[in-house]
Amino acid sequence: MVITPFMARRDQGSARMPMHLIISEKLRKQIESDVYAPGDQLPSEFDLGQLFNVSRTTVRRAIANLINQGLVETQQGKGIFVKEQQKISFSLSNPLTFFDTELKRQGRTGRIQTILFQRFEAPREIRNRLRLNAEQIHIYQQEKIILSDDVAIALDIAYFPEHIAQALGEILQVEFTYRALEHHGFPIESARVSIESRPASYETSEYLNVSLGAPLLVYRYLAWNSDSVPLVCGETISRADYTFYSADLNVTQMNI
Amino acid sequence: MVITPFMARRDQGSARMPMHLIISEKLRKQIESDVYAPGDQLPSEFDLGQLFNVSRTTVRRAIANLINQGLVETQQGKGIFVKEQQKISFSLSNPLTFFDTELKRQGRTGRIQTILFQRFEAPREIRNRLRLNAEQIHIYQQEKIILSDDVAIALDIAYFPEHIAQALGEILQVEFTYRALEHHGFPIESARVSIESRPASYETSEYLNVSLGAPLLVYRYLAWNSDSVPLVCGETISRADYTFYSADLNVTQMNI
DNA sequence: TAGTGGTCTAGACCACGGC
DNA sequence: CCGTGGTCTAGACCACTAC
Repeated sequence: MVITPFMARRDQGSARMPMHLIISEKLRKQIESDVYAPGDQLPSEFDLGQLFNVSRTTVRRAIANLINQGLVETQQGKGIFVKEQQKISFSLSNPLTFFDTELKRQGRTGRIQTILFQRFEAPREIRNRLRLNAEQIHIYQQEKIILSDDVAIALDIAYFPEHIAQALGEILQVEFTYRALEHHGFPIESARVSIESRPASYETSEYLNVSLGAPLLVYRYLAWNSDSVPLVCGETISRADYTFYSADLNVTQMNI
Repeated sequence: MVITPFMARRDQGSARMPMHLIISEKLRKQIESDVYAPGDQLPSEFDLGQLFNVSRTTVRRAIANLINQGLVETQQGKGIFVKEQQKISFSLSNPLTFFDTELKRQGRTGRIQTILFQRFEAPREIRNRLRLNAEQIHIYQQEKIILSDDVAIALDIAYFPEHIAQALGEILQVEFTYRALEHHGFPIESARVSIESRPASYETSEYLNVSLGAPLLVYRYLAWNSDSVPLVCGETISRADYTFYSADLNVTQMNI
Protein backbone atom coordinates (compact mmCIF):
# COMPACT_ATOMS: atom_id res chain seq x y z
CA MET A 1 0.00 0.00 0.00
CA VAL A 2 1.24 3.45 -0.87
CA ILE A 3 1.47 5.89 2.00
CA THR A 4 0.21 9.34 1.09
CA PRO A 5 0.82 12.62 2.88
CA PHE A 6 -2.88 12.67 3.66
CA MET A 7 -2.63 9.45 5.65
CA ALA A 8 0.29 10.91 7.53
CA ARG A 9 -1.82 13.91 8.35
CA ARG A 10 -4.23 11.62 10.15
CA ASP A 11 -1.31 10.11 12.05
CA GLN A 12 0.15 13.36 13.26
CA GLY A 13 -2.59 15.79 14.13
CA SER A 14 -3.47 18.40 11.58
CA ALA A 15 0.07 19.18 10.44
CA ARG A 16 0.88 17.98 6.97
CA MET A 17 3.87 15.72 6.92
CA PRO A 18 6.28 15.48 3.99
CA MET A 19 7.21 12.03 2.71
CA HIS A 20 10.87 12.36 3.73
CA LEU A 21 9.76 12.84 7.32
CA ILE A 22 7.26 10.00 7.17
CA ILE A 23 10.02 7.72 5.95
CA SER A 24 12.67 8.85 8.43
CA GLU A 25 10.20 8.63 11.32
CA LYS A 26 9.19 5.12 10.29
CA LEU A 27 12.83 4.05 10.11
CA ARG A 28 13.60 5.79 13.40
CA LYS A 29 10.89 3.85 15.16
CA GLN A 30 12.21 0.62 13.67
CA ILE A 31 15.72 1.46 14.83
CA GLU A 32 14.53 2.36 18.31
CA SER A 33 12.49 -0.83 18.59
CA ASP A 34 15.50 -2.87 17.47
CA VAL A 35 14.01 -4.00 14.15
CA TYR A 36 17.36 -2.69 12.97
CA ALA A 37 19.95 -3.23 15.72
CA PRO A 38 23.19 -1.24 16.08
CA GLY A 39 25.58 -2.26 13.32
CA ASP A 40 22.78 -3.53 11.06
CA GLN A 41 22.58 -2.44 7.47
CA LEU A 42 19.45 -0.70 6.23
CA PRO A 43 18.00 -1.46 2.78
CA SER A 44 19.78 0.40 0.00
CA GLU A 45 18.56 3.76 -1.24
CA PHE A 46 17.16 2.06 -4.32
CA ASP A 47 15.25 -0.53 -2.27
CA LEU A 48 13.88 2.09 0.10
CA GLY A 49 12.67 4.03 -2.92
CA GLN A 50 10.78 0.98 -4.15
CA LEU A 51 9.49 0.24 -0.64
CA PHE A 52 8.01 3.69 -0.08
CA ASN A 53 7.30 4.44 -3.72
CA VAL A 54 9.35 7.62 -3.85
CA SER A 55 12.29 8.89 -5.85
CA ARG A 56 15.84 8.39 -4.71
CA THR A 57 16.12 12.10 -3.88
CA THR A 58 13.36 11.77 -1.32
CA VAL A 59 14.92 8.65 0.18
CA ARG A 60 18.20 10.52 0.47
CA ARG A 61 16.46 13.36 2.26
CA ALA A 62 15.00 10.85 4.73
CA ILE A 63 18.42 9.30 5.31
CA ALA A 64 19.87 12.78 5.85
CA ASN A 65 17.26 13.24 8.59
CA LEU A 66 18.49 10.07 10.31
CA ILE A 67 22.14 11.09 9.95
CA ASN A 68 21.34 14.49 11.47
CA GLN A 69 19.71 12.70 14.40
CA GLY A 70 22.86 10.64 14.86
CA LEU A 71 21.01 7.37 14.26
CA VAL A 72 22.75 6.02 11.15
CA GLU A 73 25.91 6.55 9.16
CA THR A 74 26.61 5.88 5.50
CA GLN A 75 29.64 4.28 3.89
CA GLN A 76 30.14 4.89 0.22
CA GLY A 77 30.08 1.69 -1.77
CA LYS A 78 28.80 -0.31 1.21
CA GLY A 79 25.51 0.96 2.58
CA ILE A 80 23.63 2.61 5.42
CA PHE A 81 24.34 1.33 8.94
CA VAL A 82 22.76 1.85 12.36
CA LYS A 83 25.19 3.58 14.70
CA GLU A 84 26.40 2.09 17.98
CA GLN A 85 25.59 4.27 20.96
CA GLN A 86 27.90 4.39 23.97
CA LYS A 87 29.28 7.56 25.48
CA ILE A 88 32.46 8.14 27.44
CA SER A 89 32.00 10.20 30.61
CA PHE A 90 34.33 12.90 31.86
CA SER A 91 34.04 14.12 35.41
CA LEU A 92 33.94 17.77 36.43
CA SER A 93 34.24 16.75 40.08
CA ASN A 94 37.92 15.93 40.11
CA PRO A 95 37.82 18.97 39.88
CA LEU A 96 40.11 18.92 36.90
CA THR A 97 39.67 16.28 34.34
CA PHE A 98 42.58 14.01 33.56
CA PHE A 99 41.35 12.73 30.27
CA ASP A 100 43.69 9.79 30.12
CA THR A 101 42.83 8.61 33.65
CA GLU A 102 39.13 8.76 32.93
CA LEU A 103 39.55 6.90 29.69
CA LYS A 104 41.57 4.15 31.34
CA ARG A 105 39.00 3.82 34.12
CA GLN A 106 36.40 3.13 31.44
CA GLY A 107 38.51 0.48 29.77
CA ARG A 108 39.71 2.53 26.83
CA THR A 109 43.09 3.64 25.60
CA GLY A 110 43.91 7.35 25.46
CA ARG A 111 46.47 9.07 23.29
CA ILE A 112 47.15 12.55 22.01
CA GLN A 113 48.52 13.65 18.71
CA THR A 114 49.85 17.19 18.42
CA ILE A 115 48.99 18.81 15.12
CA LEU A 116 50.22 22.32 15.87
CA PHE A 117 52.55 23.96 18.40
CA GLN A 118 53.52 27.52 17.60
CA ARG A 119 54.58 30.77 19.18
CA PHE A 120 52.74 33.85 18.01
CA GLU A 121 51.54 37.28 19.00
CA ALA A 122 48.59 37.00 21.35
CA PRO A 123 45.31 38.39 20.05
CA ARG A 124 43.41 40.71 22.36
CA GLU A 125 40.88 38.17 23.58
CA ILE A 126 43.55 35.68 24.69
CA ARG A 127 45.62 38.46 26.29
CA ASN A 128 42.64 39.34 28.45
CA ARG A 129 41.85 35.76 29.41
CA LEU A 130 45.45 35.01 30.42
CA ARG A 131 45.90 38.47 31.98
CA LEU A 132 49.16 39.06 30.16
CA ASN A 133 51.06 42.24 31.03
CA ALA A 134 52.55 44.68 28.56
CA GLU A 135 55.85 42.78 28.17
CA GLN A 136 54.23 39.44 27.48
CA ILE A 137 53.34 39.82 23.86
CA HIS A 138 53.82 36.23 22.70
CA ILE A 139 51.98 33.06 23.60
CA TYR A 140 52.11 29.46 22.53
CA GLN A 141 49.19 27.79 20.85
CA GLN A 142 48.83 24.04 20.83
CA GLU A 143 46.30 22.05 18.85
CA LYS A 144 46.01 18.37 19.50
CA ILE A 145 43.72 15.53 18.74
CA ILE A 146 42.61 13.22 21.54
CA LEU A 147 42.16 9.63 20.47
CA SER A 148 40.31 6.95 22.39
CA ASP A 149 40.82 3.43 21.11
CA ASP A 150 42.39 5.11 18.08
CA VAL A 151 39.23 7.03 17.24
CA ALA A 152 39.53 10.82 17.22
CA ILE A 153 36.99 11.91 19.84
CA ALA A 154 38.16 15.42 20.61
CA LEU A 155 40.18 18.37 19.41
CA ASP A 156 41.93 20.49 22.04
CA ILE A 157 43.09 24.04 21.40
CA ALA A 158 45.17 25.47 24.25
CA TYR A 159 46.97 28.77 24.81
CA PHE A 160 49.94 29.01 27.18
CA PRO A 161 51.84 32.05 28.45
CA GLU A 162 55.33 32.03 26.92
CA HIS A 163 57.28 31.14 30.08
CA ILE A 164 55.08 28.14 30.83
CA ALA A 165 55.21 26.70 27.33
CA GLN A 166 59.00 27.08 27.29
CA ALA A 167 59.36 25.45 30.71
CA LEU A 168 57.22 22.48 29.71
CA GLY A 169 58.53 22.23 26.15
CA GLU A 170 58.47 18.73 24.76
CA ILE A 171 56.30 17.39 27.56
CA LEU A 172 53.23 19.09 26.10
CA GLN A 173 53.71 17.22 22.85
CA VAL A 174 52.89 13.88 24.42
CA GLU A 175 51.14 14.58 27.72
CA PHE A 176 47.59 15.68 28.41
CA THR A 177 47.53 19.36 29.38
CA TYR A 178 46.40 19.23 33.00
CA ARG A 179 48.68 16.29 33.76
CA ALA A 180 51.68 18.02 32.19
CA LEU A 181 51.12 21.12 34.31
CA GLU A 182 50.41 19.23 37.55
CA HIS A 183 53.45 17.00 37.28
CA HIS A 184 56.02 19.52 36.15
CA GLY A 185 55.91 22.35 38.61
CA PHE A 186 52.72 24.19 37.77
CA PRO A 187 49.99 22.83 40.04
CA ILE A 188 46.51 24.08 39.26
CA GLU A 189 44.53 25.63 42.09
CA SER A 190 41.28 26.59 40.41
CA ALA A 191 39.60 26.92 37.06
CA ARG A 192 36.65 28.56 35.42
CA VAL A 193 35.00 26.30 32.88
CA SER A 194 31.91 26.23 30.71
CA ILE A 195 30.21 23.65 28.59
CA GLU A 196 28.29 24.36 25.46
CA SER A 197 27.39 22.59 22.26
CA ARG A 198 28.23 23.75 18.77
CA PRO A 199 27.58 22.20 15.37
CA ALA A 200 30.69 21.01 13.55
CA SER A 201 32.23 23.45 11.09
CA TYR A 202 33.79 22.10 7.92
CA GLU A 203 37.29 22.22 9.40
CA THR A 204 36.32 20.56 12.67
CA SER A 205 34.26 17.94 10.87
CA GLU A 206 37.39 16.92 8.96
CA TYR A 207 39.49 16.53 12.12
CA LEU A 208 36.87 14.55 14.01
CA ASN A 209 35.52 12.68 11.03
CA VAL A 210 31.89 13.68 11.57
CA SER A 211 29.36 15.17 9.21
CA LEU A 212 29.03 18.91 8.78
CA GLY A 213 26.83 20.27 11.56
CA ALA A 214 27.10 17.23 13.84
CA PRO A 215 26.71 18.20 17.53
CA LEU A 216 29.96 18.79 19.40
CA LEU A 217 30.54 19.47 23.10
CA VAL A 218 32.81 22.40 23.82
CA TYR A 219 34.56 22.49 27.21
CA ARG A 220 36.16 25.92 27.64
CA TYR A 221 38.66 26.36 30.45
CA LEU A 222 40.86 28.89 32.16
CA ALA A 223 43.10 27.53 34.93
CA TRP A 224 45.09 29.35 37.64
CA ASN A 225 47.78 28.43 40.16
CA SER A 226 47.47 29.27 43.88
CA ASP A 227 48.71 32.81 43.24
CA SER A 228 45.85 33.34 40.78
CA VAL A 229 48.29 33.41 37.88
CA PRO A 230 46.67 32.03 34.73
CA LEU A 231 48.45 28.89 33.49
CA VAL A 232 46.46 27.96 30.44
CA CYS A 233 43.21 28.61 28.66
CA GLY A 234 41.56 26.92 25.75
CA GLU A 235 38.80 24.61 24.70
CA THR A 236 38.27 20.90 24.22
CA ILE A 237 35.89 20.19 21.37
CA SER A 238 34.58 16.65 21.58
CA ARG A 239 32.21 14.51 19.55
CA ALA A 240 28.85 14.66 21.29
CA ASP A 241 28.03 11.14 20.14
CA TYR A 242 31.02 9.84 22.10
CA THR A 243 31.29 12.04 25.20
CA PHE A 244 29.47 13.66 28.12
CA TYR A 245 30.42 15.46 31.34
CA SER A 246 29.22 14.67 34.84
CA ALA A 247 29.48 16.29 38.27
CA ASP A 248 28.48 15.87 41.91
CA LEU A 249 27.06 19.05 43.37
CA ASN A 250 26.82 19.84 47.06
CA VAL A 251 24.83 22.68 48.59
CA THR A 252 27.18 23.13 51.57
CA GLN A 253 29.97 24.16 49.23
CA MET A 254 29.17 27.48 47.73
CA ASN A 255 31.62 27.24 44.86
CA ILE A 256 32.07 24.18 42.80
CA MET B 1 33.89 33.23 -13.71
CA VAL B 2 32.66 29.73 -13.15
CA ILE B 3 34.15 27.92 -10.16
CA THR B 4 35.00 24.32 -10.90
CA PRO B 5 35.68 21.50 -8.48
CA PHE B 6 39.24 21.51 -9.79
CA MET B 7 39.81 25.08 -8.63
CA ALA B 8 38.44 24.14 -5.26
CA ARG B 9 40.90 21.28 -5.10
CA ARG B 10 43.71 23.79 -5.34
CA ASP B 11 42.15 25.77 -2.49
CA GLN B 12 41.82 22.86 -0.11
CA GLY B 13 44.75 20.54 -0.44
CA SER B 14 44.29 17.44 -2.51
CA ALA B 15 40.76 16.59 -1.38
CA ARG B 16 38.10 17.07 -4.01
CA MET B 17 35.39 19.42 -2.88
CA PRO B 18 31.77 19.23 -4.02
CA MET B 19 30.09 22.40 -5.25
CA HIS B 20 27.58 22.49 -2.40
CA LEU B 21 30.49 22.66 0.06
CA ILE B 22 32.35 25.26 -1.96
CA ILE B 23 29.23 27.41 -1.91
CA SER B 24 28.41 26.93 1.77
CA GLU B 25 32.04 27.57 2.76
CA LYS B 26 32.13 30.75 0.70
CA LEU B 27 28.93 31.97 2.30
CA ARG B 28 30.15 30.93 5.77
CA LYS B 29 33.27 33.04 5.35
CA GLN B 30 31.17 35.97 4.21
CA ILE B 31 28.91 35.59 7.21
CA GLU B 32 31.85 35.32 9.61
CA SER B 33 33.52 38.37 8.11
CA ASP B 34 30.28 40.33 8.43
CA VAL B 35 29.66 40.69 4.69
CA TYR B 36 26.30 39.38 5.80
CA ALA B 37 25.59 40.59 9.35
CA PRO B 38 23.18 38.88 11.77
CA GLY B 39 19.62 39.50 10.61
CA ASP B 40 20.68 40.17 7.00
CA GLN B 41 18.97 38.39 4.15
CA LEU B 42 21.01 36.25 1.78
CA PRO B 43 20.32 36.25 -1.98
CA SER B 44 17.42 34.00 -2.95
CA GLU B 45 17.98 30.39 -3.96
CA PHE B 46 17.39 31.38 -7.58
CA ASP B 47 19.94 34.20 -7.43
CA LEU B 48 22.53 32.00 -5.71
CA GLY B 49 22.02 29.46 -8.46
CA GLN B 50 22.77 32.11 -11.08
CA LEU B 51 25.69 33.44 -9.04
CA PHE B 52 27.43 30.09 -8.71
CA ASN B 53 26.11 28.59 -11.93
CA VAL B 54 24.50 25.56 -10.31
CA SER B 55 21.02 24.10 -10.11
CA ARG B 56 18.63 25.02 -7.36
CA THR B 57 19.04 21.56 -5.80
CA THR B 58 22.73 22.23 -5.26
CA VAL B 59 22.05 25.66 -3.81
CA ARG B 60 19.56 24.09 -1.43
CA ARG B 61 22.15 21.54 -0.36
CA ALA B 62 24.58 24.39 0.40
CA ILE B 63 21.93 26.22 2.42
CA ALA B 64 21.22 22.99 4.32
CA ASN B 65 24.91 22.93 5.25
CA LEU B 66 24.64 26.43 6.70
CA ILE B 67 21.44 25.57 8.58
CA ASN B 68 23.13 22.49 10.06
CA GLN B 69 25.97 24.72 11.22
CA GLY B 70 23.46 27.01 12.89
CA LEU B 71 24.49 29.99 10.77
CA VAL B 72 21.28 30.81 8.91
CA GLU B 73 17.57 30.10 9.09
CA THR B 74 14.97 30.09 6.36
CA GLN B 75 11.46 31.54 6.35
CA GLN B 76 9.10 30.28 3.72
CA GLY B 77 7.92 33.00 1.41
CA LYS B 78 10.46 35.47 2.80
CA GLY B 79 14.05 34.31 2.41
CA ILE B 80 17.25 33.11 4.04
CA PHE B 81 18.48 35.07 7.04
CA VAL B 82 21.70 35.12 9.09
CA LYS B 83 21.02 34.02 12.66
CA GLU B 84 21.70 36.18 15.69
CA GLN B 85 24.16 34.56 18.11
CA GLN B 86 23.85 35.16 21.83
CA LYS B 87 23.74 32.45 24.44
CA ILE B 88 22.21 32.44 27.91
CA SER B 89 24.47 31.03 30.62
CA PHE B 90 23.39 28.76 33.44
CA SER B 91 25.67 28.25 36.40
CA LEU B 92 26.52 24.88 37.89
CA SER B 93 28.21 26.61 40.82
CA ASN B 94 25.10 27.64 42.69
CA PRO B 95 25.23 24.60 43.05
CA LEU B 96 21.68 24.21 41.89
CA THR B 97 20.50 26.28 39.05
CA PHE B 98 17.50 28.51 39.58
CA PHE B 99 16.63 29.03 35.98
CA ASP B 100 14.41 32.03 36.57
CA THR B 101 17.01 33.82 38.73
CA GLU B 102 19.71 33.31 36.14
CA LEU B 103 17.46 34.51 33.37
CA LYS B 104 16.51 37.65 35.27
CA ARG B 105 20.15 38.38 36.04
CA GLN B 106 20.81 38.38 32.31
CA GLY B 107 17.96 40.76 31.60
CA ARG B 108 15.48 38.24 30.27
CA THR B 109 12.08 37.09 31.35
CA GLY B 110 11.54 33.50 32.42
CA ARG B 111 8.30 31.53 32.39
CA ILE B 112 7.26 27.91 32.41
CA GLN B 113 4.35 26.25 30.70
CA THR B 114 3.32 22.81 31.91
CA ILE B 115 2.33 20.52 29.08
CA LEU B 116 1.93 17.29 31.07
CA PHE B 117 1.49 16.34 34.72
CA GLN B 118 0.49 12.75 35.29
CA ARG B 119 0.67 9.95 37.83
CA PHE B 120 1.76 6.58 36.49
CA GLU B 121 3.50 3.36 37.31
CA ALA B 122 7.25 3.91 37.54
CA PRO B 123 9.33 2.12 34.95
CA ARG B 124 12.35 0.22 36.23
CA GLU B 125 14.96 2.78 35.33
CA ILE B 126 13.19 5.60 37.21
CA ARG B 127 12.52 3.30 40.18
CA ASN B 128 16.24 2.72 40.48
CA ARG B 129 17.22 6.34 40.12
CA LEU B 130 14.70 7.50 42.76
CA ARG B 131 15.42 4.45 44.95
CA LEU B 132 11.73 3.69 45.40
CA ASN B 133 10.83 0.88 47.79
CA ALA B 134 8.38 -1.92 47.09
CA GLU B 135 5.30 0.04 48.20
CA GLN B 136 6.07 3.08 46.09
CA ILE B 137 4.82 1.94 42.74
CA HIS B 138 3.57 5.25 41.36
CA ILE B 139 5.40 8.42 40.43
CA TYR B 140 4.49 11.75 38.90
CA GLN B 141 5.88 12.88 35.61
CA GLN B 142 5.94 16.51 34.66
CA GLU B 143 6.83 17.92 31.26
CA LYS B 144 7.19 21.63 30.91
CA ILE B 145 8.50 24.15 28.46
CA ILE B 146 10.83 26.89 29.67
CA LEU B 147 10.38 30.17 27.85
CA SER B 148 12.81 33.06 27.87
CA ASP B 149 11.48 36.30 26.42
CA ASP B 150 8.60 34.15 25.15
CA VAL B 151 10.90 31.92 23.11
CA ALA B 152 10.88 28.21 24.00
CA ILE B 153 14.48 27.53 24.95
CA ALA B 154 14.15 24.30 26.90
CA LEU B 155 11.99 21.29 27.63
CA ASP B 156 12.12 19.83 31.13
CA ILE B 157 11.02 16.30 31.96
CA ALA B 158 10.95 15.59 35.70
CA TYR B 159 9.97 12.57 37.80
CA PHE B 160 8.82 12.98 41.41
CA PRO B 161 8.13 10.36 44.09
CA GLU B 162 4.38 10.29 44.77
CA HIS B 163 4.44 11.91 48.22
CA ILE B 164 6.48 14.84 47.04
CA ALA B 165 4.37 15.56 43.99
CA GLN B 166 1.23 15.41 46.11
CA ALA B 167 2.71 17.71 48.76
CA LEU B 168 3.74 20.28 46.19
CA GLY B 169 0.67 19.90 44.00
CA GLU B 170 -0.26 23.04 42.12
CA ILE B 171 2.99 24.77 42.91
CA LEU B 172 4.84 22.66 40.39
CA GLN B 173 2.55 23.87 37.64
CA VAL B 174 3.88 27.40 37.81
CA GLU B 175 7.20 27.28 39.66
CA PHE B 176 10.60 26.13 38.49
CA THR B 177 11.43 22.71 39.95
CA TYR B 178 14.35 23.51 42.25
CA ARG B 179 12.69 26.66 43.54
CA ALA B 180 9.43 24.82 44.25
CA LEU B 181 11.26 22.17 46.27
CA GLU B 182 13.50 24.63 48.16
CA HIS B 183 10.68 26.94 49.16
CA HIS B 184 8.09 24.39 50.15
CA GLY B 185 9.72 22.10 52.67
CA PHE B 186 12.04 19.96 50.57
CA PRO B 187 15.47 21.60 50.64
CA ILE B 188 18.01 20.02 48.33
CA GLU B 189 21.32 18.95 49.85
CA SER B 190 23.15 17.48 46.90
CA ALA B 191 22.73 16.39 43.33
CA ARG B 192 24.38 14.29 40.69
CA VAL B 193 24.22 15.91 37.27
CA SER B 194 25.57 15.36 33.82
CA ILE B 195 25.67 17.37 30.65
CA GLU B 196 25.59 15.93 27.18
CA SER B 197 24.48 16.98 23.76
CA ARG B 198 21.92 15.21 21.60
CA PRO B 199 20.51 16.04 18.18
CA ALA B 200 16.84 17.03 18.15
CA SER B 201 14.36 14.26 17.46
CA TYR B 202 11.23 15.07 15.47
CA GLU B 203 9.13 15.42 18.61
CA THR B 204 11.63 17.63 20.42
CA SER B 205 12.21 19.72 17.33
CA GLU B 206 8.50 20.54 17.28
CA TYR B 207 8.46 21.65 20.93
CA LEU B 208 11.55 23.80 20.65
CA ASN B 209 10.94 24.98 17.12
CA VAL B 210 14.32 23.88 15.78
CA SER B 211 15.24 21.83 12.76
CA LEU B 212 15.51 18.06 12.95
CA GLY B 213 18.96 17.14 14.28
CA ALA B 214 19.79 20.57 15.69
CA PRO B 215 22.19 20.31 18.68
CA LEU B 216 20.53 20.29 22.08
CA LEU B 217 22.11 20.39 25.54
CA VAL B 218 20.80 17.79 27.96
CA TYR B 219 21.21 18.47 31.69
CA ARG B 220 20.34 15.29 33.58
CA TYR B 221 19.83 15.58 37.32
CA LEU B 222 19.10 13.55 40.43
CA ALA B 223 18.68 15.58 43.65
CA TRP B 224 18.63 14.45 47.30
CA ASN B 225 17.72 16.03 50.64
CA SER B 226 20.07 15.92 53.65
CA ASP B 227 18.92 12.40 54.53
CA SER B 228 19.98 11.21 51.06
CA VAL B 229 16.35 10.71 50.05
CA PRO B 230 15.87 11.35 46.34
CA LEU B 231 13.53 14.26 45.69
CA VAL B 232 13.44 14.45 41.93
CA CYS B 233 15.21 13.27 38.83
CA GLY B 234 14.88 14.26 35.22
CA GLU B 235 16.44 16.17 32.40
CA THR B 236 16.39 19.66 30.98
CA ILE B 237 16.75 19.66 27.22
CA SER B 238 17.75 23.08 25.97
CA ARG B 239 18.48 24.65 22.60
CA ALA B 240 22.25 24.64 22.21
CA ASP B 241 22.08 27.82 20.13
CA TYR B 242 20.58 29.66 23.11
CA THR B 243 22.19 28.12 26.20
CA PHE B 244 25.42 27.00 27.89
CA TYR B 245 26.52 25.93 31.37
CA SER B 246 29.41 27.33 33.40
CA ALA B 247 31.17 26.45 36.65
CA ASP B 248 33.99 27.50 38.96
CA LEU B 249 36.18 24.60 39.99
CA ASN B 250 38.43 24.55 43.02
CA VAL B 251 41.11 21.98 43.77
CA THR B 252 40.78 22.28 47.54
CA GLN B 253 37.24 20.97 47.40
CA MET B 254 37.30 17.36 46.42
CA ASN B 255 33.67 17.16 45.40
CA ILE B 256 31.99 19.75 43.30
C1' DT C 1 0.29 38.68 -8.69
C1' DA C 2 5.12 37.95 -8.18
C1' DG C 3 8.71 36.13 -5.50
C1' DT C 4 10.20 33.22 -1.97
C1' DG C 5 11.30 28.68 0.09
C1' DG C 6 9.47 23.41 0.53
C1' DT C 7 8.72 19.10 -1.75
C1' DC C 8 9.41 15.74 -5.25
C1' DT C 9 10.57 13.47 -9.75
C1' DA C 10 13.46 10.98 -13.33
C1' DG C 11 17.58 10.56 -14.83
C1' DA C 12 22.66 11.28 -15.38
C1' DC C 13 27.49 10.53 -14.06
C1' DC C 14 31.00 9.61 -10.55
C1' DA C 15 33.67 7.19 -6.67
C1' DC C 16 34.18 3.46 -3.74
C1' DG C 17 33.88 -1.51 -2.13
C1' DG C 18 33.64 -6.22 -2.88
C1' DC C 19 33.44 -10.13 -5.84
C1' DC D 1 32.07 -6.29 -12.99
C1' DC D 2 27.97 -4.82 -10.24
C1' DG D 3 25.89 -2.58 -6.41
C1' DT D 4 26.45 0.93 -3.21
C1' DG D 5 26.23 5.87 -1.84
C1' DG D 6 27.69 11.00 -3.53
C1' DT D 7 26.82 14.70 -6.67
C1' DC D 8 24.19 17.34 -9.83
C1' DT D 9 20.66 18.73 -13.34
C1' DA D 10 16.13 20.66 -15.19
C1' DG D 11 11.85 21.06 -14.24
C1' DA D 12 7.33 20.55 -11.85
C1' DC D 13 3.93 21.82 -8.31
C1' DC D 14 2.81 23.64 -3.75
C1' DA D 15 2.55 26.96 0.33
C1' DC D 16 3.58 31.11 2.26
C1' DT D 17 4.55 36.29 2.19
C1' DA D 18 4.18 40.72 0.57
C1' DC D 19 2.39 44.14 -2.26
